Amino acid sequence: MISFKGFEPTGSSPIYLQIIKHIKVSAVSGDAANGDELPSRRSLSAMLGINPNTVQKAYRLLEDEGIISTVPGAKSILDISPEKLASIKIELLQSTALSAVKSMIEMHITKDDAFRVMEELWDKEEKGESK
Amino acid sequence: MISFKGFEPTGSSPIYLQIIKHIKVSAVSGDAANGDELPSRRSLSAMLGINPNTVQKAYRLLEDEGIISTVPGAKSILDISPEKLASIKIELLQSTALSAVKSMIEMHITKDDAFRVMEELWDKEEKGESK
DNA sequence: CATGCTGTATTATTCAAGTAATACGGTTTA
DNA sequence: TAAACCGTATTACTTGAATAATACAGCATG
Repeated sequence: MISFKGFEPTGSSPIYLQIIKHIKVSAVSGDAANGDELPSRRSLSAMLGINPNTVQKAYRLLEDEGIISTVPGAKSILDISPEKLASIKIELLQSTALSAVKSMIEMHITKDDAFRVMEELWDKEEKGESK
Repeated sequence: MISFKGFEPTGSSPIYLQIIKHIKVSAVSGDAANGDELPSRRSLSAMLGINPNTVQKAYRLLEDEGIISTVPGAKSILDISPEKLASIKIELLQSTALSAVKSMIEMHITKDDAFRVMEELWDKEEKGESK
């Protein structure tokens, strides 16, 4: 079962997008494996205190993307091809790393300076990661 | 005069935010210097084909932040303290670099892999920069 | 002085996105 | 069989943000 422990909708980002990202990150990071079950729409919505349709929206989009699979009468499961998994990894990277690079170049920052900053941020963040 | 040549509101991001960012980037990158004049609200709005109040909103927020200065009866000018300029630089970096780092750590990517990707993106982006 | 510019404030409108309410039909299981 | 779950579809509501319309007052310059 894909875990939503510690997951809680926060910030201004739409709940359904946070759910989608959580599942994508779980897959990419290896926290979830192919074939793992997802919570039912209703149970997850009850868990989060939101409307079932919000979860449904997330699951539907994930299914459209070919990331999860829903067999009628059974549970939804994680179901990604290796190629798709790789492309999601790239997509997640691009959505952040690429925009960071673009904006730093726009600011006329030298590559050396940029990477110095990035490395500092990395070390600081990694230290704060004690899940 | 701070240049808006080549500037055109694009994408889904609000126009007034794009104006704000353009001015901030101009300041940080060195394209604009302290004391440089900004286009009047009305002229810039005419230039962009938008409502003057949209420009006013951007200018007002910039003034609230202590980035520009408006003397009554004269033009608005760029007016930032060195400290403020440094803090904007950091702010712009954090808004992109930090979130990139966070998301890569979340994906369980190794630091080496991450920086390999970033470097690749950097070189590709820099090459495409022929302003 | 008068025309035309400036910045400012208040209010309205528009629009889209997110979320929720509700209902339908099917499957499992006790 | 009946209760409890499941996924799905349609529709409605709400809210907030972005932008625009309009009006007011001051300064500059011809």
